[in-house]
Amino acid sequence: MSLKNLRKEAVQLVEKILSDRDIDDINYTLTEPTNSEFGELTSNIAFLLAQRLRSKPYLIAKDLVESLSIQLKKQRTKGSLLKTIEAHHSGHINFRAAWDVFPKAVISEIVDSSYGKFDFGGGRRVIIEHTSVNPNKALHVGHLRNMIIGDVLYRILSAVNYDTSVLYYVDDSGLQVADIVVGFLYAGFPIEPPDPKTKFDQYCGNEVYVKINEMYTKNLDLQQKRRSVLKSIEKGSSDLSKFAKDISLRVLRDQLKTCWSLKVRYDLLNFESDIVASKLWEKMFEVLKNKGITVHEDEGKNRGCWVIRGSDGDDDKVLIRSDGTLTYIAKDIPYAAWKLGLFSDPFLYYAFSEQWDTSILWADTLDKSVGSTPKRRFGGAEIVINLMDSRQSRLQTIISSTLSAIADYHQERYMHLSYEPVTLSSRTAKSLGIDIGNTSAHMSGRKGIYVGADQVMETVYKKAKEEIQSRHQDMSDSELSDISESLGRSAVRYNLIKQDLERPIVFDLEESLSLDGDSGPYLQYAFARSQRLLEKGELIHLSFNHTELLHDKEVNLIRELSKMDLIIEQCSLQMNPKLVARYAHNLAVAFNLFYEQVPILKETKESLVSARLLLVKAFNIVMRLVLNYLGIDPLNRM
RNA sequence: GGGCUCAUAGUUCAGCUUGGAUAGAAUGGCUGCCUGCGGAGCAGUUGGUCGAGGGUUCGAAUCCCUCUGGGCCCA
Repeated sequence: MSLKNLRKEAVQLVEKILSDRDIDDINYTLTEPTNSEFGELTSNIAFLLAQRLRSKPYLIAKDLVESLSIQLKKQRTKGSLLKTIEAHHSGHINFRAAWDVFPKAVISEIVDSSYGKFDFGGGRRVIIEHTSVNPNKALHVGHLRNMIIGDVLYRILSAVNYDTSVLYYVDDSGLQVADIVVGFLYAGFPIEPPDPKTKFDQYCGNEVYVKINEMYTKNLDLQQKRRSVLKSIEKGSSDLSKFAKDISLRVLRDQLKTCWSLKVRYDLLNFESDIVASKLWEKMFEVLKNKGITVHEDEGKNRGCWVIRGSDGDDDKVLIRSDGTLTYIAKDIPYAAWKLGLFSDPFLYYAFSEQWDTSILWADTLDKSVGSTPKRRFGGAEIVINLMDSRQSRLQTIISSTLSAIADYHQERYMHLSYEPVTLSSRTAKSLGIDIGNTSAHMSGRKGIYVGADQVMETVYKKAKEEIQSRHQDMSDSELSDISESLGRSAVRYNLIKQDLERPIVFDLEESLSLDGDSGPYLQYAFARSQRLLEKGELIHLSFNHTELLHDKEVNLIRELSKMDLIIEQCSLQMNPKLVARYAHNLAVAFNLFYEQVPILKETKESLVSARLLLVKAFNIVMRLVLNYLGIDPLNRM
């Protein structure tokens, strides 16, 4: 908060000086300088005015700084955080904090029990949909990226006062489920995995799904079966569709185990079969027809189809094929409308399961004997975030623009938060028996080209366990496995969240699971160090002065701590969870530098020990909050 | 063919939205630091025509255009 307050003071001064000079139309910045030797904040005002006034930036800066400094002197009170304003010969105008009061302002605010409560959301309802894996296979690394981005976003938005619901969409009526049903019913795969220890989702995905797809190429009869199975699943209410539903639920429960092992949670499962059966599409179709958004094609290649006309150069998009079947988009549009609350909610809900955090995971249903109308509302959010990879962009744009054409709402309410998929490094691909040269390989569940999520977790747990064992011989087995799980989870989560959404992640089974350097465990290590200090040192509130915290590394740490809420604000405004991960890393670096170079418990001057311990305490509080946003456990020992 | 997107150190990536001070990390290589509050750390060193060319500007990794090369979507 304190950097924000400092900035507020600086903005006030600048606004005053600019209005004195009748300048009200420049879009200046007031940001962190590239190097802390230039102070806490810097502005580009002089550069912007240089063009207008046809003068050198430095001269303008000098002139402005003179006025700013006079004004600062006039306004400055005892609690002011701003100390001096300087004109740098480069033309930058630099603002320095009052380091006699700034540390106290930063630290006491953090140590206060009410710290960490932000309100950037104003209680608005937001839906986040992520994960959404077909219920016929186990999750792979690609799904993990989607899931972790979604979960971190959920944690941040909830923390800044959005009323957040997390959705998992279950495509239980598609071709992929049909494939494994064909496998079980017509290709002789036993329903129970041959090895009873094999997870059912892995069995379905690794064995049945991959092999049945190989069999199709040789066996036309099976292909025939595939079409008929798909039809009866889509139609519903047959023994076969019931069988398919049972299978997909069983896979889903195993998939959720993987999600929960990464401490990801959901509020609601939405089943595609229910959306189809709810007749939402029929309602939507009427609206689209009446508004003239969809038209029946009488000629051309789409003859006999209902289509949405493409805009400028785009091709028409088919909604209903000439044989009467619905395309994907025709199923997605009514679902999107449900999320936005454009129709009244046709669904009932029931408690599907309890989750690791003791919250209830709900599921939709149309069956009155199972579901009821709960107190909380699920559809109809003010903001809908669909976390899907970039291959869905086109589809999502069409959905969004179609909906904005039928309903009076701002298109920004329905967001596609897009990210690039995860690919496999050539080395990792090779270890799976796929040689692709020096490029990276796209994953494919159908072709069996992927690294399973459970396998990734298993690999990293083992690695962490070996590390811990080499350090602590005395550790109990249960503690050992708890901590290695925690470290493994942290390594995977951090690795998948720290990168920009617009860049593909090239996953390497060895390198991606590093426990050193810019990694999750590095953050936990810094936290654990602070934790041990606080356990050993007694925080006696002797008379001490925050102004004693003048060491370079102390100043650096305090500065880093003061940025917290600006980062969270930016992160929630931009829906950019990476920023929190970057901040966590910077914070841990600042603490480790302080820890290595400044004596804390070994300091002989008692007042200084207390002052430093309080700084450690402040770090501990902020780091705990940040780790929690990232879904990383704050460990006392590792 | 049309659209979207990416290109920065040997490798993996920040920085680009809002142009500004010596382009930052991590990892790899080499070298130091545990009788010290936890060495999963810290310090040092090595390593960059910011894909190429042009434009705008006092100033471009950042904005605009063209090209090259990857990836994705649509047909």
